[in-house]
Amino acid sequence: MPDTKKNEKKYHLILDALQLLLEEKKIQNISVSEIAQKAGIGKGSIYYYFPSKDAILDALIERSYEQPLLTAKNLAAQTEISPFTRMAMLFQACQNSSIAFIKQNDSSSDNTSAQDLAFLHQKYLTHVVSELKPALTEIIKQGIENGDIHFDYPAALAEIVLIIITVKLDNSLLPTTPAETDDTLRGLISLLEKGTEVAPGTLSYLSLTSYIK
Amino acid sequence: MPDTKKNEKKYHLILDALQLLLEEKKIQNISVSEIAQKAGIGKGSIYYYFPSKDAILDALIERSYEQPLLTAKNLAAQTEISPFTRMAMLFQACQNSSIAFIKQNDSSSDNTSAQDLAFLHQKYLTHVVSELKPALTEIIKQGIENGDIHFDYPAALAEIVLIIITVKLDNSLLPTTPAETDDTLRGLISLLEKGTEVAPGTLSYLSLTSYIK
DNA sequence: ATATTTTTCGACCGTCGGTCAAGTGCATTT
DNA sequence: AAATGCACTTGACCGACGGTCGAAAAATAT
Repeated sequence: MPDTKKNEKKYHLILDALQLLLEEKKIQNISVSEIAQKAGIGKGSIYYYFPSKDAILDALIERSYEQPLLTAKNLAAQTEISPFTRMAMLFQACQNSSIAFIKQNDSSSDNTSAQDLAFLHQKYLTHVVSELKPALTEIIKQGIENGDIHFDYPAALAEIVLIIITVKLDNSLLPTTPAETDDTLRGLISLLEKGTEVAPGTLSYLSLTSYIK
Repeated sequence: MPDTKKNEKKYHLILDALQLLLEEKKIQNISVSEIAQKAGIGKGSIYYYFPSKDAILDALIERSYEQPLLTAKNLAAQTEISPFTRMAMLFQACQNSSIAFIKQNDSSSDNTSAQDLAFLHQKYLTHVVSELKPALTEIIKQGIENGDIHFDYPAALAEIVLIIITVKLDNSLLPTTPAETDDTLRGLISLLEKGTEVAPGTLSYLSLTSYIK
């Protein structure tokens, strides 16, 4: 049973190795032996730290999200800052870690059927939405109480925004041109502003999100 | 090279076999030999009709969508029917084929990491959104011209609705309780009604979609 | 009847994810 | 100092899988 002592070293070594390999190959084409080799350890050791190959990927994605998740939770508590500012900060925090991590894949790997990336992207979607939803819901609720936002379903609103943002920014789930992505985001902003009765322009920071190339 | 003559017989036989197996197992646990056995043909023959295992799944999903897609395209042209009615019909058409096909998996298979289903679900999402978007956009555009809908981004609106509906109904992408799903859909309806300035209740048929258990 | 093409097939191959018994070093006990 | 126990490491090994192949059978043409 791995302790949380020096074992973390090897544990993260494995994660690092996978992350590196992910930059140049698809998961399906990365073998466990390969990960072991890159990490400089024996294949058997991998299974001392992880129960399966999938679990390594799970852990890597989870690790990639630790930081923005903490930020999100902190933001939810900062009631003195305007809800809109906090939302903007939250999305900002996400871009600096995880999304960059996803992006690497699309560009590098030869563009065979995007199918191979499905594992990665589904995990990504599931994670970001389910983990970020509570924090965003809280922020929205506070906005409603303040009278800044007018809407009856804060949790639903949070989920809708997260789903659209996530799906659209992860361009391999629904490959579109940058122009189309931009149109959808602008549409989302317009829909939100009209639907929640906030002043036009209040949510425009959302479209900045699309600039991550 | 398979002709499109009598070959279709075997071709569809293979697809049928996979569809049947999909009802009781996850794709990852279905071997090509198993498909062949179920179809009553030799394993080698599979590769006479399909280049790879993935291609079989692709073809099956595509086949599952032929019917609703036709319906959608027809609906887009039926300008004499109200846009709202046509939208309701469109979503109705989808439920009778593809969604049922997806649903089967979630219930039956033992709930190991949803990872295994990723292939299926990503394909599903990509397909339904990208194929249905043009038709739905067209319907919305007509609604805007009629003055029934007030919104500046018809394509974005179509995409947003499709993404949310698809992701939320495919409960294995973001597993939630039925109550939560319902809340999100109600929130979506409220957001749409307020955001597009249609009378409350006009879009309530969308939440019926969640009743497919 | 013969030649030619299309279709069928299962034995076979290389690879992969995962297991395991054997081993290595290190701290603690005796 | 020797023995014991324990956390950790390892690569040979296993069963299973996706995919290939050449040969045979079926269908078609001549």
